[in-house]
Amino acid sequence: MVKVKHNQLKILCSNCSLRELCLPVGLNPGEFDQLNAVIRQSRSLKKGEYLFCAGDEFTSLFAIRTGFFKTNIASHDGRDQVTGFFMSGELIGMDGISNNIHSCNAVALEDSEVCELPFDRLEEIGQEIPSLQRHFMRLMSSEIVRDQNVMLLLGNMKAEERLAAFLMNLSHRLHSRGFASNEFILRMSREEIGSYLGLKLETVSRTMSKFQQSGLIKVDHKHIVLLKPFELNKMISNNQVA
Amino acid sequence: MVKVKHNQLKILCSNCSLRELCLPVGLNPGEFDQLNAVIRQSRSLKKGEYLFCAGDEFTSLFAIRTGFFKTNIASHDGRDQVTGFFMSGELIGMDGISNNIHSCNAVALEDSEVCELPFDRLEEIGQEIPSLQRHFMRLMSSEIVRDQNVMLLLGNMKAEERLAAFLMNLSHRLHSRGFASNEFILRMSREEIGSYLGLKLETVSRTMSKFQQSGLIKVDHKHIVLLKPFELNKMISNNQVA
DNA sequence: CGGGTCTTTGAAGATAGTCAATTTAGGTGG
DNA sequence: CCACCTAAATTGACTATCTTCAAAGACCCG
Repeated sequence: MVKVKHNQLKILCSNCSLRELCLPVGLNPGEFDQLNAVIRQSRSLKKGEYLFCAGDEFTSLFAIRTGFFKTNIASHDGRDQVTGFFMSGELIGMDGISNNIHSCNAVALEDSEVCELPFDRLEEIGQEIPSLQRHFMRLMSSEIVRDQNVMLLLGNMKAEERLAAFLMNLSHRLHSRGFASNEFILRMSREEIGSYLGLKLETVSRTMSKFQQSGLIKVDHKHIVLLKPFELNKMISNNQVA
Repeated sequence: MVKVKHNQLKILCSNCSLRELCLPVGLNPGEFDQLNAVIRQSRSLKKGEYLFCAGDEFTSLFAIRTGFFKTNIASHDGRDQVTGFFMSGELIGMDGISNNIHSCNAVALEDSEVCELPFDRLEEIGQEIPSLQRHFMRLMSSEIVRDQNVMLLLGNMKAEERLAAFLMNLSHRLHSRGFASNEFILRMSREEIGSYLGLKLETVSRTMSKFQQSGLIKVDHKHIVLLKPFELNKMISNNQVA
């Protein structure tokens, strides 16, 4: 492995366990090297630290190696809309491409590590590696599709359906990373869940209690067990959330 | 101009009045030619016609030359979320890139004309014209930012704020196309507005009546006059919608 | 000109929000 | 390691907003 200062190992996409979820999907060995050359020293963030803020100049995308992030838009009067939760293997910062300024904040919800991908370098190797370019566009498009599904959730669903969709979405994403999908720790507060789902924190709390009373889930603060994931799915399959 | 069958004039980006809003922003004459070569015969749609449907194979993006579209996601039980309204100069279909299948329907809300941009060809010339590639990514990113602002609207705003934001958004987009920005015809029904804003059609109707009674707007069915756009803006500036 | 769709408006009802009190957890420093 | 303190979560009671149900009126297209 390539050594760098402070005895840290240089991050290599080719070794990364997330390579099949992240940007380098489908690259050959030579292309891995090119992508590796672009990645800056990975950066560590403590819980609560900002990766970037709304208004910051956009220079890089960030691939999450470990940890958990939220993005949010803050409004003048202090209200705040969480626009997404991001976990390992996901790319964050694509909002900034449109006008070279970030339109949202990105905050670490636990101690995290990210790979920094300077966007101008990424554009350059995108010109050289069409499959990378294509995959990157796919990722942006997925973000659009994801956002549109959130619009469906916010526009059409009741509180219970929203929470069920939220839990099942987390479950699926954890599953595709090889984690237990029916038992996990929430990294965000009730208020952050509520903000994402267009609900107040009290409603989130009440709905969780209701699910627990119905035997659908087990709630121990941030520790969630999905007891009847199939039932939860039925609550939302009427509304087709991908 | 280049003639094609049926005596129709071949659409040329270089002549198009929308070139500064659409994909070719910032191209030089030679690059215009390359882009022109990629554009298929423009396609006309009658009001109500589908440009593409959810589940269709994705092959092309579409640039709107004239007319007005909505995109929507249909749910199993017949409910339907409008995810966007699109007017001339805007690009539609980017949802399909992620997995080569469209995730939403696109419907013409009035007789319309679109330029078809086969995506594989677009990728090819993107490799040759970095500024085009970059601009295309900017457009995708703008779509992400737009969707996140809709999330803010759906998650945080009251009915009056949502409608005010909707009207001002239309106003701004019409203005940047050189149309009157304080007087326009709505191309969509109250139900479609409601679906987009996460409200029922009755609520949209009531809120419009309320705005009219307050002297903010004049409503004559689909004909809207913004009498106090500044006041409308104040209703939403507290919530910072871009 | 007429059928059907879209829109408006009213009244009643449901869902989620607000306000408030209590409990519990987690972090900090002694 | 414990105690304290602050922040987060739960729960209840009440309220506001939006939805639902219903009926009447207006427009549009053939």
